[in-house]
Amino acid sequence: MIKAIRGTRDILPPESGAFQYVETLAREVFRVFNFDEIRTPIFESAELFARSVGTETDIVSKEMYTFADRDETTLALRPEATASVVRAFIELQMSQEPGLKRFYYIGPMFRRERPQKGRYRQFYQIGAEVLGGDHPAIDAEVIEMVVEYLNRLGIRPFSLLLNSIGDSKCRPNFVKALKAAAGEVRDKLCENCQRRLETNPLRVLDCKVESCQPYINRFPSILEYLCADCQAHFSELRGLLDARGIAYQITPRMVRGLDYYTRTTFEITSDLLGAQNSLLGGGRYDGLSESIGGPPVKGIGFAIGLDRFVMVLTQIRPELGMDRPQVYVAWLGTKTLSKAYELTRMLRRAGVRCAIEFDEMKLKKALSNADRLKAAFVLIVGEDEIAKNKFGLKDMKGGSQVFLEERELVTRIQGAREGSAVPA
RNA sequence: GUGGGUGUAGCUCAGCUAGGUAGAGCGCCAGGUUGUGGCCCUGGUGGCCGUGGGUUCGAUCCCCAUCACCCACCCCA
Repeated sequence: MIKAIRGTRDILPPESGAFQYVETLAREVFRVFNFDEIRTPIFESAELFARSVGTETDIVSKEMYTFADRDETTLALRPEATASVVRAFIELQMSQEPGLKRFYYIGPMFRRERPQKGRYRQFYQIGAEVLGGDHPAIDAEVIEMVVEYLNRLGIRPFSLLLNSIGDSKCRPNFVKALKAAAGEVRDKLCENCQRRLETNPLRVLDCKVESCQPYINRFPSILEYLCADCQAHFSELRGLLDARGIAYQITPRMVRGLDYYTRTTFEITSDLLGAQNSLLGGGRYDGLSESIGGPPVKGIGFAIGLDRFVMVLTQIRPELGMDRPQVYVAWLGTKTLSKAYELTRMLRRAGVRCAIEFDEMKLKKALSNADRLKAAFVLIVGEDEIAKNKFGLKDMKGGSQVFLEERELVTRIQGAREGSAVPA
């Protein structure tokens, strides 16, 4: 039997409904912040990711789906989308257009990791990017937008973690100081940290091993090493967030896994997830454009893990994504089918979700089906009804039934929907 | 990539600890007469026991391998 490949899955109702809800709300919230959608290719030149995300990162060095095209160029399924958005900005000369560019995207990403709770090889992200400026107010606006989005969804509690990791001027000094401090207690650190010290020193700060904590706590903080410009940028950002009442935790030990980040980085976590507790992450990337051969273009963005979002959301709001038929059309005898279908078309044109089946069955069976489909109403179309032009409309919740003319059906059914509290 | 756990009907699981080719609940189908669901009753449907080897007269059960899923490490969204 052919099965879905490891780390991929089929998303079915009600989960697919929850995905739709989350996506629709993102479009709404992002729109009022003046963001437009961008759709970039699912695959790109592998080099794009190597040069932006970084060749030494896990994402590029061991998780990317890379393959040779027929002409031998090396392609890769995108492991993230920021690099593509920046590539498009450069390629299409968007810097010639006035003002900042604000984009959002929704779609699948691919990383070949070992699957786990909240972690898939094909997973979905909603992300947003602002290109063309580095004013701290941009950072504040992006963070405000994502917090607004979480609040609208009803996701809570969550923690907003905030940090600044400096830029190419000041970070090297910090890394040097960190390596020196860690080097002194090298043999006291866990095996992982000892390795990370060589490969990616900043990650040592992120270690969760208990025995490492006392040492890590005494390591220098990135915030003490920020240059004047980075410091000013960070404090202005914090002032703006404070002024807008957005709560955050400064976490100097938070590092991000992609090489392109500079200055502002942030992350939002939730306790409702397992070990993969990060709901979204983002930051500024002022040098990314140059690293892929473009002109200087400053930018900031974030990416939301949709799968995890939906996981949290369905815990908080279990009914999310349920969308059942409003009307189940039951017809009695083959002579009534054409009239029944005519009524179905009328209802559908009025926007009513309408179920009808084409095998003849007894009314008892039809009602039973309607019940299992959780239809709100059953419209009964028999020969008597057709003769009198009065159709039975049974309310499945209470069981009461009224007889209505064709023209009365739509308003009656839609009127009932107003009163119901079924979310999208 | 590393570790632990799990793979038996559509679903949730039992049986497997003294090896003899399988059970429950739910579901599904049909009835309990004529055009009214949810409850109840009756009957029925349903599984090469993840896959491939091995041991054995014989394996769902023991051994090996492999695959998949879950959780964790790692990493990240």
